[in-house]
Amino acid sequence: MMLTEQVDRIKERLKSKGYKLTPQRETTIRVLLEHEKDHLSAEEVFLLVKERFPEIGMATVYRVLDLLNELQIVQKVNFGDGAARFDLRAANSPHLHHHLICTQCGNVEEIMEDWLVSLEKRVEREFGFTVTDHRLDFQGVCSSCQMKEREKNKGGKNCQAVS
Amino acid sequence: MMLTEQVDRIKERLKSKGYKLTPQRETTIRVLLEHEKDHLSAEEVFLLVKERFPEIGMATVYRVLDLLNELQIVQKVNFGDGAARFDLRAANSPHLHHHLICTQCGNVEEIMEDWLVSLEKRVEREFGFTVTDHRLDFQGVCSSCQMKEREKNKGGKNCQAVS
DNA sequence: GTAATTGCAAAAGATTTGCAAGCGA
DNA sequence: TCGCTTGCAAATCTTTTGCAATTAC
Repeated sequence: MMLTEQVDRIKERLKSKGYKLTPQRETTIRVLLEHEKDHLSAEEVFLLVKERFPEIGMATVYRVLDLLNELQIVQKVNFGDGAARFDLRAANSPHLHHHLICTQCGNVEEIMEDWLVSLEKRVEREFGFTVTDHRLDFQGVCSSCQMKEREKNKGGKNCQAVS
Repeated sequence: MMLTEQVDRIKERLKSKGYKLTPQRETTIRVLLEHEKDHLSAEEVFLLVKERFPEIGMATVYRVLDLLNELQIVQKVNFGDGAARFDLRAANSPHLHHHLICTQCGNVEEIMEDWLVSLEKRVEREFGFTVTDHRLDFQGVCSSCQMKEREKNKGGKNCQAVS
């Protein structure tokens, strides 16, 4: 889908709920769409928006992000560093992506498929709990960090870990 | 398992890593064990510990919780309200419990089984990502809130939602 | 005895709020 | 025009840090 198309769709959503289309809101939405893969923090969004709209204030960015979160356009997530991050929800899927969080390099990879359909049914069946959303994150070591590790240990030393 | 037994086990773990057994640490551990189901925030832990050990300071509680988190005795989680919460890890299972978070009443129920074994294998296989831990939360409406909802709507009105 | 640990107070971040001015519909 | 929005600064809330005094081993 084209960027403009996505922007328009979100603008439509705002309008339909009676919210005004201000340049601050539009710029923030564009920044989020252009950094879809990045899990930006509020401050990062602020800095990026400020590049194009220098008068904007931090508080406005927080308010826009809050609004988009309420409208389910973004999802606020917390990976454990001090700050909340914002994940754009896919236009078609109502669910948050799954994440692979590398504890060595801090990189976050996304799994866009929904792997939880059958588990949601199980929750419904066993707990009588109606699922509206879910969150699945894996922590561990990504393939490129594993490669670096192997690289570092090469040389046939075949060493054992000692405490 | 008895409480004292669990406390001893954790004390052993501290000692083996060269940490000292202070009354502040012991009291904090006891409080966490006695509120295993509660997902306490740092402040809540602080207040509970303060009841038995009034001289303790907030900073100490944060430091103890950090330490227990590092030793994998508790797991720091963030459900999206402003503050981090602490979940005791089961003595046998290395993984964090799954959670059913009710968006109506805010209650958090735990699933103690590990439902993710096969998905972890898939992550390993498809992404070359070695999983060390995971997190699975479902948001939705719990059975008792659904019941309250039904109760409220009874009387055969059979109404439709209007915006 | 000595290094780890603590309590306090201050600092640091992240986020929210009050309010007068500005702007979109 | 009118009420929603904004920018700023101050306030709030959570968490961290520096440091001298204390304590477990």
